[in-house]
Amino acid sequence: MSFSHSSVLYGEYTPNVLPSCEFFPANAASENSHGAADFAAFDEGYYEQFASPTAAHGPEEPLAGGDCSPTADMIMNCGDEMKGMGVEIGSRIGFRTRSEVEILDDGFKWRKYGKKSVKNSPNPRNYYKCSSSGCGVKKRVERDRDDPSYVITTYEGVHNHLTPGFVICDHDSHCRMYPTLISHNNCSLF
DNA sequence: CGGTTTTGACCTGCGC
DNA sequence: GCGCAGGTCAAAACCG
Repeated sequence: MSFSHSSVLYGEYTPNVLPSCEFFPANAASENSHGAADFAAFDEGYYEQFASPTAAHGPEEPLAGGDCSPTADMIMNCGDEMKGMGVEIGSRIGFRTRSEVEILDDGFKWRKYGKKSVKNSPNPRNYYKCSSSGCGVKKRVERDRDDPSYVITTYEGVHNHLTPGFVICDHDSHCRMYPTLISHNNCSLF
């Protein structure tokens, strides 16, 4: 399996009681039971990979200080591992997150630059750019048209600066993000 | 005062 | 060429 440069990696992330995120790459035949296909149409024809909400998560209570999103950090800090999974750096990545709030704290600082109503959706789509100078990473945030309790966040680009979180991946490509300030190359395997 | 948000206008790509 | 939809810009307002 492989991803084209513009492919979209989809996952589903549900806030854990602990300040960490988990991502579970599934196989190509992974059944999408979360309605993710609705927003996977961004890049129809490309392979889609879904994470699972899985029972490994604890109670689904949002964190008091905001949730976290593993996506950008995964790409930035786990580049080699993601490549090993067939994901090219620079891919567009979408996450479907169960949350009451639309602004999830993924560790980066974002500046909103646009808002658009989307056809066939009652919910507007918000556009954000990374506030860090020289970093062109963008993200789009919108509520799932089918289930407004979910927020769909799509990241585009790779941060070129430090991230407050990092990811550790095991041999089964099971990645976990830790909210610790760490540099670009500090992704470890075990 | 500087950074962020809001929001209407503008640009671009695509289908007809 | 035209209309539509999605994405971006930029000025004004807002806020700490």
